[in-house]
Amino acid sequence: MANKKLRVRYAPSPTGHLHIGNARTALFNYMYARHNKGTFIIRIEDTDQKRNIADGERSQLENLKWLGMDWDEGPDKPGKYGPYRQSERLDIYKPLIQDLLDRGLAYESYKTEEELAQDRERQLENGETPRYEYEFAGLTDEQREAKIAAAKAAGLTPVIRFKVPVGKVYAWDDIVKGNIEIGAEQVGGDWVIQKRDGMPTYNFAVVVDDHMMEISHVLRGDDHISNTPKQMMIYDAFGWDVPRFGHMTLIINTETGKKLSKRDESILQFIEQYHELGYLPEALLNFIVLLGWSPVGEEEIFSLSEFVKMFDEHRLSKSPAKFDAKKLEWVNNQWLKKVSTSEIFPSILHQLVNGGLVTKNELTPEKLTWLYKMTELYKDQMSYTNQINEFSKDVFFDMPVSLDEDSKAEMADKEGVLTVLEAFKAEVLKLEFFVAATIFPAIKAVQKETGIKGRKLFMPIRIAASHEMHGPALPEVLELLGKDKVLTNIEAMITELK
RNA sequence: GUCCCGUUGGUCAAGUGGUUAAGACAUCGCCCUUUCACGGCGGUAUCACGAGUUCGAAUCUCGUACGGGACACCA
Repeated sequence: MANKKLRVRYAPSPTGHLHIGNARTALFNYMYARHNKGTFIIRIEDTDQKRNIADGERSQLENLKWLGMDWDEGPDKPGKYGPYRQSERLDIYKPLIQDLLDRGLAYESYKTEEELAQDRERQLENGETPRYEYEFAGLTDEQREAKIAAAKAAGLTPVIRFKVPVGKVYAWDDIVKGNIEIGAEQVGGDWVIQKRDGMPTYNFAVVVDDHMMEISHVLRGDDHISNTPKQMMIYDAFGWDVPRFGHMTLIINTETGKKLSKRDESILQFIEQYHELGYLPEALLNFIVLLGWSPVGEEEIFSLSEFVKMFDEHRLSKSPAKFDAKKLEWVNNQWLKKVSTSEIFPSILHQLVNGGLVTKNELTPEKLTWLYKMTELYKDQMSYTNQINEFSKDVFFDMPVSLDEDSKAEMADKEGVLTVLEAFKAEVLKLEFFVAATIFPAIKAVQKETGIKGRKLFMPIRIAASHEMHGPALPEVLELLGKDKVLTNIEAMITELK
């Protein structure tokens, strides 16, 4: 049932490039919105000035677009709920925080980070749960005022903490996990809503923004479950309606068993890295969606628009999934086979140039045609376009001078090999056009002439011409190698064997 | 340590009280084939454990174990 008012957002912080986990969150929100003809919003959560990196926002948005997503409102697409960067919304947060202060629901806190760290250390030593201990506990009003005055005199700027209600239980019906209940005492004490630098904290700003932007559903990683009660406190404090929450499982690193973290390097973490290796956006997204969500039938290869059509938030998995790079390769291979050569050709060229197999200067129309044909030979077996380099290098670009042991063994029958090569050479010399369609009959003519067939026929020609035992279909390989090179190599081999 | 969530083959997973427990990746075998791949066919392999509820439990309840997440002036 379509909900016309469904508004969801993806709210990245510009602290780096687009991570697989974040891309997944974005994707699910996108599908949720589009499936329900709702609105998809991008909001930049940049309240941590220390962690923001230059270009982070641009990179995030570019990668989202590359994956095929678009949005209705965002920093680059102002709507009536803007601005869409938290750093530009300070005027909105300030009065609300003041209001909380005025109503006694929040207070200024002077406890320093050093003191907090000490508290924490002591609590952990005693086997207690780390938490903020109320700094004015047991103090009379006068004593409290004196303590505050002393802190101010010492030049301390306070943070503002929200007073956690005592004894309340926060419960919600989670879209993916069902009923969840967390007690107020579980959040670790009065928590900071405004940092010393005047910036609101995430747990405060996210509530204000989600409310002001009329976000109806919040789909996010389940690492946010324990933030949810804090956020509900703020909704309560202002008397705002709480959106529907859905907490999706995290992606786990197969190596470490932990959630994918930007820091661990055992696996490629960023969308850009896959882009660079020559994964198709369709494939990457296809794979990511299948991690934690499943379609109804048995089919697994789908486009974004097909996913949008089928999306059903009830099919979101409750348990974490490991990232299986092998399956990703398979999915990408499926897509490489599915799309046309011309669609992947730019990527192939990019890889060949980067891999040093061709230079931009040599890309004449003739060379491009040749490379295009070569691409077609390898298209169906590549997992990602970067593999064009390893697949094609030895045969077409950097032919080994001498044969490896297996090839030599294959050529052990000198007499037979010579018979084939000399017959083939004669056939080739007769050819007016040296293309696969004429080469294959030439090989067949050799077979007829010499009575040698099968492996004994094809291998000598392949090895003599390409110095390799393996490769795509022989006639095509020979065509691309070109008549001159094929003849030169065959003659050289004949000489060598004699 | 405390709280929250989870647990179907090596991996992703379908499944909502009665199924021979789908399918996919990986793996192994066979076929196709001049080779490598691609493709086709087939095999191995799964309900964490223990109690209950029930005529019947992968499915419901409780406990245990294990895994993950959170516990910041990060988001």
